[in-house]
Amino acid sequence: MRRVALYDSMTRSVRVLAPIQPPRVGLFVCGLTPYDEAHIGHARTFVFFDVVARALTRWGYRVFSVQNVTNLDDKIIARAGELDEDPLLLAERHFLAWLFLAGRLGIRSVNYYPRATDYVPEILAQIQALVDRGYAYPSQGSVYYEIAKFPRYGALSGQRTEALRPGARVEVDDAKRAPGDFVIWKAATPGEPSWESPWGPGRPGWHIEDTAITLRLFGPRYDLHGGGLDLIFPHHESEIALAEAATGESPLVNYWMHGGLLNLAGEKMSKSLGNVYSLRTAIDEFGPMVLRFYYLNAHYRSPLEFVRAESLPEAREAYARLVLPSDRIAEILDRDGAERPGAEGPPELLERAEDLVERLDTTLADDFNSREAIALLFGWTRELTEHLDRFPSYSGDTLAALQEPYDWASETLGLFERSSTGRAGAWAQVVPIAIAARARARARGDFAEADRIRDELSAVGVHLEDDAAGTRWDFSGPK
RNA sequence: GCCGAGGUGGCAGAAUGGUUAAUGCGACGGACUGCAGAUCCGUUUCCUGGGGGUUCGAUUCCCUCCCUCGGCUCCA
Repeated sequence: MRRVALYDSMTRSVRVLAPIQPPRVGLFVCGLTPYDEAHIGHARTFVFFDVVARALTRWGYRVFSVQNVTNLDDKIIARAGELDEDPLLLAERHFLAWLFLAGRLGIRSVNYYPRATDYVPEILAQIQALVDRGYAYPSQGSVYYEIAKFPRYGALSGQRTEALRPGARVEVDDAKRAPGDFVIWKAATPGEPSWESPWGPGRPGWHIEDTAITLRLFGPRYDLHGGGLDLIFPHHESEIALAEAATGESPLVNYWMHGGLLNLAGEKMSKSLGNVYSLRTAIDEFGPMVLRFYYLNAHYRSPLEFVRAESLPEAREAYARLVLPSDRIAEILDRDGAERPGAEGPPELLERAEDLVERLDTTLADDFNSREAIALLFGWTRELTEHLDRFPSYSGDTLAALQEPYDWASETLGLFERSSTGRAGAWAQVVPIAIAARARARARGDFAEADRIRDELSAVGVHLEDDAAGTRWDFSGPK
């Protein structure tokens, strides 16, 4: 297992990862509340934690990654009411839409997506434990957690409970003993989904679902808990209070990891302002790898300024440049196979490829500095650029060796994934014939015919480019 | 108001107690080309929010102020 340093929000310092049961690592990430379409901010967090899981796996850890789905809350119920739809079905619909987008983004490290409502028995058991131990009290059909009973409340966020502004966004509620107390079991309202409980029919509060799930799956203590920076208070603070009070064990998690948010330059991205940028739109327009590149091109803890008209086009240009040598290599290997004979590349170049992979691992293992790793990859792209015109003479072994840093990026960062509609498939039969016909037309000076062939291919999504070595092509879709 | 995260070149965004502060985008010039596109080469030596302090030396550490973003019971 490689030595991994990561920033822990609780101690506000970089610490070396020491799993409770090496090589196992339990990773829990707060997932979506799927009441609407996902936006580009959401995906930043989940792409990052996908990299965490991928990298740890590469380095010899055995990661169990869980991402909960809050499939019932006030917003979901409100939205379902507007649409006259069942709340749980609405949540499931949006969750599946997210899952599909996540798949396109190459997020595939999550082992389990538990739905909150599948854990009602665990939630009720935990509430009972909290009531028995005196940390929670029933009131008017609901059950509340009393933060005054948990002195460490505020340790993660630095919030002092007395400083909270009562009445700012919290309705003053006479059911609570103190304004900071939060609901863990919410009394049923007619027409909403509800479950029976010792305190009357109701549904789970937000914070308790996560601890009920992790207590079940990981036990009272586990390794990593992640989420967006905006979840620290009250959500994660409350998780600690709920779990540690219920089990008597501490700490609930050994490392708290929080991802920086994506800001819409100058404006706050929020649904109420109507300025969200749909994730689906972004992926459709720029492709999932460009999005992934964009997110990983900044350190995960930094805020990221999303400039509406510039960020994604810029990422597209940069990514296209980054992958160029890799694409050229893949093109040759796709055509000739890995056994292809040819010259061995310069030994010092092959050696640098190997060294670079080690440097990439070291860099990423230092608090997941994907930005620095990408800078190193750009260096490799620059270096290979000098050799581009010699690629066709290199052996399959040499080309595979030169490809290794990019393979590393594919494995850990999830970049460099090629679509299945690339050069393989039926086009591989047809296009070379058309290119040859066009070459003959150009040779005899019939440029009208040459352009016609190019245009026709372009119309069906096959794009040609002429360079010194001849004509290259790819399939990137119509228009 | 309180808590937290940040302020680096035209833009995005790394890093570091010490020679020219990454990387990318953009821009400009050139090469190549039937055209288009792509690519290649070169240039973009004056960039670390303001003010103090510590130090031989700070962008980096400390204090303070200003600004931005997030949270303060819906938020990735």
